Amino acid sequence: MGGEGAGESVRERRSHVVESRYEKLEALRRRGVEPFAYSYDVTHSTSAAREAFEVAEQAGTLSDGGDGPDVRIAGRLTSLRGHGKSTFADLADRSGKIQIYFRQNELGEDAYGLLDLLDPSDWIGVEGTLFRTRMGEVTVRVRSFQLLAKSLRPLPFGKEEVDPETGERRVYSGFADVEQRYRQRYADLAVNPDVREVFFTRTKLVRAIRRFLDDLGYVEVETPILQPLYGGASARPFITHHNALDMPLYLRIADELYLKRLIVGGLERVYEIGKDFRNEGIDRTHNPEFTMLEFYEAYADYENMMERVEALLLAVVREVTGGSTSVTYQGVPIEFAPPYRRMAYFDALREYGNLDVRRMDDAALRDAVRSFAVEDVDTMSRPKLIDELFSELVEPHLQQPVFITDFPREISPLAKPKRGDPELVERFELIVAGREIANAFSELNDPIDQKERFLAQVRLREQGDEEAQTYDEDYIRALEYGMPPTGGVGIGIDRLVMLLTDQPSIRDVILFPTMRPE
RNA sequence: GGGCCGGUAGCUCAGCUGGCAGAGCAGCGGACUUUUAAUCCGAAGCGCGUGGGUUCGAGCCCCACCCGGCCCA
Repeated sequence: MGGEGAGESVRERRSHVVESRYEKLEALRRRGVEPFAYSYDVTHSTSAAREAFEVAEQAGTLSDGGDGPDVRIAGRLTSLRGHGKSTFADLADRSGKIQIYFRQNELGEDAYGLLDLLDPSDWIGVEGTLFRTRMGEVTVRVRSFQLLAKSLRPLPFGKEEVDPETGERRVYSGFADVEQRYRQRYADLAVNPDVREVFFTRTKLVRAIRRFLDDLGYVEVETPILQPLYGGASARPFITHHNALDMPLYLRIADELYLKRLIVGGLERVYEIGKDFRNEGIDRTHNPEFTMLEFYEAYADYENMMERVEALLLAVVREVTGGSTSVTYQGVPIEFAPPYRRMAYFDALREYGNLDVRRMDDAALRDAVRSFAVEDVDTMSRPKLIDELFSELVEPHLQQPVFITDFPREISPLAKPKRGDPELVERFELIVAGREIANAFSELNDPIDQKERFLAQVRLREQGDEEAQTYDEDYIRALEYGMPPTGGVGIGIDRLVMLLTDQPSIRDVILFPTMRPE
């Protein structure tokens, strides 16, 4: 489905490296070899094959000649080392790689001659017998092989050497250009096993979350991504248009309001893992589309949800690390064994910022914010100023998991007032490694209060706050039917994956991060 | 949005105060039936991100722009 005429210009620009592969493709066809096969029966992965040999070796069931079992394996050629009438190659699949060995007198002249038309990056299937070479490497002696897909463009495989003295791994060349790695993730994944590992870990993490919540009787649901009103967070949306209805629709910035409608509907425990979209800048911790977990539980308050979050993270960290309760993030050891420290928002500002913000007037706050030169200081509301101070002065100090609790009411329009201090709300954020990982409330279930909070947001919007929330009449109607006391949590999955895979950029945990077109 | 850094062969990168554009790996031809960055011999391959400008001469200097990274907002 390429653009018209693209083929010709691409043809013009073919490098000699690519050109020679097209020539080999034609040569294969001339010899009656179909370069793009339909299927191949595989009996072993490369790692299972190696294991099968080692098992036979230890059981003493190798043949007199030292041969192990027969296998059929498939994968990508990563290296070809021809020696005239014999050839060694490496075949890589998802599980790793294994050496394969072709001999002319085993394959026959015709079949052996086809090796001249193979290249690194080609997909092949091989059938043969496992043995161990003089150099001690478990290898498949190939009896027959089939080309599964000709690669017309070489992958930039790195060369890797283990220093025999220090045991240090050195990588030669390879695929390092980060821009191209993000744009051509297929090549990145094909070439860099570490990258594959990150995404396998990501899947493992999400699976652990589902298992944890499922076991607690949570129901996984799907709520609208296209929404007539957007809400549940403070952010600017992506706007699109529905032609048949001739109306604007927004890509959701959060799942929150729909999930709480389901609590009104009596589902009691619900969660959703899905993409949210926020129309804001891109940096190390922000991608315009990102994955969010939200879960809501009837009859729970934010204290209960803190325990849930502690237990959830413990389970996830154990799963991902294979049993440990800690990880190292960018050189900093992080311990996830609960309980986590709890600190009130204003106490944290006092402790780390040495500021008693509740006693400061707006001008003093403004000056404090200005001292680290934030734009638009003059138009910021008081709560926004305080939140700037929090981000700047407090968050960077919080490396170990800590629950920051009891936020100002104004910046939390969906949270219940704190018992005993109505200026605050029952809300917490979990901060780890200086970053917000989770955000949670005792959910506001008083429709009258909620209506007032929405109206306050509308006033902020009228004053130019583009991130203020919108008035959602249907949501108020839902609350009027009655929502039980409910605890709710949102967890940014990408950031959690970053933490648990020690990746410095959110782009390293998103398969296809948002990029400008080339 | 601002600052800094980067974009040179398929990949990873050199390229001095402006003077014929390079290396390693990959690829191509040849030798080689236990190699593993295979080795040996040989011959190729670069519109230097794009567009202007300065200059006898620009990969290098100047301007604008495109794409990316890091830091700041």
